[in-house]
Amino acid sequence: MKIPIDGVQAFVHVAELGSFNRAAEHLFITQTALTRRIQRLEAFVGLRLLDRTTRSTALSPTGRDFLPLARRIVDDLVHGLDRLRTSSRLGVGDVTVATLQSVAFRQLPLALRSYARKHPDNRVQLLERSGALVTEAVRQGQADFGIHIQHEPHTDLTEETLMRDPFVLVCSRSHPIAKLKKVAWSGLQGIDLVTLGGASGNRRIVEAHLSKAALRPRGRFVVESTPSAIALARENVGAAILPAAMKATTVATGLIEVPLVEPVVYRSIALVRRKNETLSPAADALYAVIKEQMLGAGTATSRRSASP
Amino acid sequence: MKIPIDGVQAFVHVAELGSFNRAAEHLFITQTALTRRIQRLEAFVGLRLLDRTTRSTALSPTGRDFLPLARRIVDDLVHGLDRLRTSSRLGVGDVTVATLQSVAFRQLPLALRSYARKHPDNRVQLLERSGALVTEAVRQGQADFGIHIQHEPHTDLTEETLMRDPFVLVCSRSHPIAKLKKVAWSGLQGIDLVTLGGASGNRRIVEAHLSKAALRPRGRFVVESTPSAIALARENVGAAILPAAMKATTVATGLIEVPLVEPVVYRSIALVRRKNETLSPAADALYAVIKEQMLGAGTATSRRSASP
DNA sequence: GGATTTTCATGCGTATTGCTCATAAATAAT
DNA sequence: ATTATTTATGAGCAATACGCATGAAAATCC
Repeated sequence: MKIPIDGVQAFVHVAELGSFNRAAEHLFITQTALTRRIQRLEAFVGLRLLDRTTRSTALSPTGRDFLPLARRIVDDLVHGLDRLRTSSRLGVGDVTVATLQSVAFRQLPLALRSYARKHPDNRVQLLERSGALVTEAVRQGQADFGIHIQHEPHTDLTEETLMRDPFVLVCSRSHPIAKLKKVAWSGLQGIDLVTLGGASGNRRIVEAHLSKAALRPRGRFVVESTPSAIALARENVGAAILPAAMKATTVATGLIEVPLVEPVVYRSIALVRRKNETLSPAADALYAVIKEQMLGAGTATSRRSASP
Repeated sequence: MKIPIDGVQAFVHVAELGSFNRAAEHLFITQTALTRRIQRLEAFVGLRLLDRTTRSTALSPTGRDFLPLARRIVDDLVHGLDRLRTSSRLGVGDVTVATLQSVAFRQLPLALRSYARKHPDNRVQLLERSGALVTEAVRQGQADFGIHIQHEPHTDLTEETLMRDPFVLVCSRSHPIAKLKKVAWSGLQGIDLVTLGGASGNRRIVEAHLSKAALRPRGRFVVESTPSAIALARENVGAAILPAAMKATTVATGLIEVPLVEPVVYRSIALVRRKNETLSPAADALYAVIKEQMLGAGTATSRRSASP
C-alpha cells in the first residue's frame, strides 16, 4: 500500500484551519478530493484522526498526538524539495575551478564578471595550475571542473573544446620578421626564439607537432609564463612563440604578430570535468557562462588571427 | 504538481544500496518502476540527484547534500505512520475512566485483569465518582469515558447500556421478610429501611420511580455506600434496598435477597462518552473489553434476578 | 577480442489511482 | 419548517504509475 503523503498534508491543513472546505481551498482541490485524502490516510493508519460531524471538525486524541510529527514531515518535504528546486534554478553554491594561469587572467575575468552579476551570493575559487596539473585537480575532485589545453584523451574525464588557438610569432616592430605576412616553422632557423617551457602545456603541444614534422626550431630563451615571454620580445631579445589568444596583450605592448604556418599548430583550450558526474547547480551555471562566452570570443579570436 | 514522496524514498534506497536493482527488490517493485520514480523526483526538483551509468550508480554533489534530509523525511513518515498503525492495532497508551465506586470494585476488576493481559504496557487510572460526577468528569474531558447510572439523556454525550439491574431488598436470614418470595414497595410500610443517600445515583433512581407511583417507603438509615448498607443489614439494623448486582457480596455475607416488585425498579449501568469524539486506541480497547464482559455478566445477572 | 552478463533506460499497453460533478445526509440558523 | 452550511458518497473519467519486453552501454569472461 502506498504512503498517503497527500493525506498527511491534508490532515495538517484541516487541523490548522478547522474546516474541510477552507483546507481544500488552500490546497487548490475540491472538498471531495480532500475528504478522500483524509479517508485514505485514516484507512492507512487504521484509526480516526479527525472527528468530524456534518457541521464541524476537530482533532481526535490520536490526531492531536500525530499533528506535530505530521507538520514536521510536510514542512521538511516541502521546504527541502523547494530548496533544491530553487537552487537548481538559481544555481546557488560554491564553485572551484582549476585553470591555466593564462586563461585565468585573459578570458576568465569577463566570464566571472557576468557570473557574479547573475549569482551575487556564490563564491568562486580559482586553482591556477599549469599543464597536466589542471587535469589532475579535476580528476582528484579538488575542482568542480577545469580549463586546460587538450592533449591526450582521458577515459575518466569529459572534454569540451572552447577554442582552437594557433601559435604565432610575436616580435617587436623592428624585428626582421615583423614585416612578413606569415612565416613557416622552417623559416625560424637562425632566429633567437623565446619559448614557453617547464610544465607548460604549450611547450608540449608545440614540440609534439614539430617533432612529427621533423622540424626543430631551437629556443634560446625558455621562460615559464606568457607575460615573461612578452617582456623579452618587447626588449627585442628574441621572437616569442605564443598562442594567438594573447593578441590583445601583445598589441597593447606594441608588438607584432606573425602567423606561423607549415604547419599551423593549434592549442585547444577545453573545459574538462569528471565523466558521468553531474555538476552542482553553481558549477553548472559557471560552466555554462564560461562556455558561452569563450566559445564566442574564442571563435572570433582565432578567426581574426587565422584569416589574414 | 504532486509531491514525489515515492521518489524520495526510492532515492534513499538507491543511495544506500548503490544499485537500482537491489533498491527495487527492497521496495518490492520492478527496476523499471524505480527508474521512473527517480526520474519523476529529478524532474520535480530540476536536477540530477544520482549519477548513473549503465554500469554503476553514485550520488551527485546535490544528491549528497539532499540525502540526510531525505532520509529523515522518509524515516519520520514510515515510523510515524507505523507507530500509529500499530497503536491502532495494539491499543497502546494511557486511559482514564470515571466510574461508580460500586462498579469499580464489583465488575471492573475482572475487566481490568483481561485488559492488562492484552495490553501489558498500558496504564489505567480510575476516577471513582458518585452520581452525576461521573458524567461531569467525562464531559469535561477528565476521563476518556465513564460508567454511570443512566438518568436523563444528554445532548453532548453518547451512552451505551451495559445492564439493567433491578433493586432488591437485602436482609438478614432472621428478618421477617427473608421468608417471602417477593415483596411490593407498598409492603415496606413499617419496616426499618437502610437506603443509599447523598449524591448516589441509586437514590435518585429509586426516588424518581417511586414518586411517580406515589409510593413513599421511608428509610430510617441513610448511608453513602453499598458496603455500609450491607454491614447494617448484616447486623439486622434494617433491610437494605440495593441493586441486585450486589448479590455475590450479599450472599457471601450470609444475607438474603428478596425481589422488590410493583413496580420492579431498575437502574441501568451505561458506558458514557463524548459524542462525536473518537476514543484513543487504548481507551477504545478498554471500552470494548468492559462492554463485552459486562454485557455478558450483566445480561446473566439481570436474567438471573429478573426471571424467578 | 568477441560473446556474455550486468545494469540502467525507454516505448507501449494496461490497471490503478485520484479527481470532479452531482447529490445526499446531517445539523445549525432563521 | 425552511434554508444554509458542512461533510460524505456514487459514478464516470482522466491522469498516473506500473510492468513487460526490449534497448543501450559497459564490465567480465573465456
